[in-house]
Amino acid sequence: MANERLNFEDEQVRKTFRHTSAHILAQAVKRLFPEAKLAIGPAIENGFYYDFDLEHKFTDEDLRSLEKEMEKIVKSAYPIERFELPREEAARFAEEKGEPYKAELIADLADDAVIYFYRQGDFTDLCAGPHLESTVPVKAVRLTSVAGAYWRGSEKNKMLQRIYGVSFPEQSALDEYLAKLEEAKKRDHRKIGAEMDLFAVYDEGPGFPFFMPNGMILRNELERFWREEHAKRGYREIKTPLILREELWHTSGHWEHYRDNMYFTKIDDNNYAVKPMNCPGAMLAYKRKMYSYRDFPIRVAEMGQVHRHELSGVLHGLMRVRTFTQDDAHIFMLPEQIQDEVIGVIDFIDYVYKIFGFKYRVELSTRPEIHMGADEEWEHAIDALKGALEKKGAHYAVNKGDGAFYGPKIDFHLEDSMGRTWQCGTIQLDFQMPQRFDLTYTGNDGEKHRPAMIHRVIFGSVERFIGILTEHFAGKFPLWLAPVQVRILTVTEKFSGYALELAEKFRAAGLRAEFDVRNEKIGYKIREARNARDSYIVVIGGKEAESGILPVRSSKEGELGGMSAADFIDRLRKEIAEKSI
RNA sequence: GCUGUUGUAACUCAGUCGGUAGAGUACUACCUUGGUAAGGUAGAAGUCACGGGUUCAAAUCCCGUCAACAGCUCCA
Repeated sequence: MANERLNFEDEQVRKTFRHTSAHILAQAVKRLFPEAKLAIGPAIENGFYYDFDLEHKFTDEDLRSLEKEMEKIVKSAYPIERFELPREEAARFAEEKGEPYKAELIADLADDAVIYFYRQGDFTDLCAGPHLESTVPVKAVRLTSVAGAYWRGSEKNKMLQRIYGVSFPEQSALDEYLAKLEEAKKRDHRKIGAEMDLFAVYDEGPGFPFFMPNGMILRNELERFWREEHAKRGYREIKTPLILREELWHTSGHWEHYRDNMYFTKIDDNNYAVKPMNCPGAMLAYKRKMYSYRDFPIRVAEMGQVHRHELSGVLHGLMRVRTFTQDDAHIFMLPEQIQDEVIGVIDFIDYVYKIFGFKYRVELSTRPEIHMGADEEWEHAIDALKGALEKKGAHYAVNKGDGAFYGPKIDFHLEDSMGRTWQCGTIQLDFQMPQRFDLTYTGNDGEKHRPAMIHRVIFGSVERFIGILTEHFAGKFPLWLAPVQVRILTVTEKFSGYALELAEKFRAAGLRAEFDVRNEKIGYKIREARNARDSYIVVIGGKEAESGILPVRSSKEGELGGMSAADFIDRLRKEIAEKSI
């Protein structure tokens, strides 16, 4: 492969390339830090990493020196050779080299396993491969960060130092990658959230975000949309309490399985828990009366605020928080209704994601080793989910054994404009809750039966969804969501009256209009309005006051030329009604 | 929670060897009344995250706590 052109479009080629890059990194580390012990170094989605056990803490300067050393290795054009050793010799080899982690890996291999090593110049590493034929093609490398990582991913093991890197066959591809990272940084919802005054998190409440007026506009618009669409699809909305007696959580099983993530409190000497999920409340709500099979399906939605004790180290803006709002719904139905209901939810999710221009990926997770419910129930349920997906012609991946212990599920991972994916929507069948809460209905045989139930979310978490939208649109939200839809700027104070009059007109037409009549230069006001990402800017002065023709500037399309106030209002109302993106 | 890094005005940051704090932006007042990305002058604003310690003296050195950031593990 040394002299061939690499087809970097090919997933397998990329993986091999990155894996070889990891070996070159390990070689460089061994040269500069001979006492470092090697752990593992695979290719990952965007690059590669290698884990090292070393007393000395890698610094940024070390990373730069390592990059230089890697460059030398690449220039040395070492051929990469594979050889195999029988297990005992392999073990001895690792021993001699003083590599305890490699020795542990070898010890775990099957007795009859063929054990491969790869050699490049002065460096040899235990590795299943494959690798490039030489170090030559790895032309552009950037070591991006160093972080702690547990040996074999278990917090019981020693923490190693993991060096992350990216590599490409050409410098230009690396530059492109770095530019993309810069762009992602600019779009970071935490940065835009502060700039646009959407939300904030304070030391007084880590993981408990505050929503500011502009952020509330986003929330309220999303919720309004959500309510309208649920009403159209036959859902009825409920609201259940945030705090309920501890006994409820014993019944639901959360006490047993989820206690470490829950918050507790006491009222009049009785123990209460803050809800980490909405289902137990929904189960109580179901049990308020008797049901007939004729009542099904029953679709019950809830914008439910939950609290979960997440580890301090995982908190991240709106993406990972300790309180969030699930756009939850529970659907109670007959077993033979499962497939149609799931189709309904799939259609619903598809409709919502398309409104925002999201592409998405679907995954079906099936029965895990440890599970409740009879095998035939699982089979029926999985068939229903599969049947629904197939009827929709959806492409989906199967995660075998990755379902919850209480039922199989379909997950929706949406892809934002930066190509990153986020798990948002999920449809989960649940055999457990109806049984634990002894939910029943009366069948046409007059007997009591157990209803089937699914829970599902579309946004997943309203907070996270807002974070994703912010990065997806880089703060330039579709008009229906934009905090400021139009801002009127005056050239001089003489036109303040006219500006107010116009703003009132826009507001009367249902638009979110603001005005800026401050004693500042027009260039300054425009700059501020653009930085605030206001959707439309209208500048008024003598010409406009006289003609009534407004010069309109869009944050997305630039100058649109002049139009009358009436035409402008029509245009905006249409854009809002169509939820254009 | 773990590893590493960081914490100075509302924001972004400077502050050398330990000698009691500075810039730009924003804010307030005044001047300026201007036409598509920053007009001028002045003013106010900080318990240097918090709590201990060392020292004649701590933003600076040491210990602890809290929080943020990048990862790990986990997850909507």
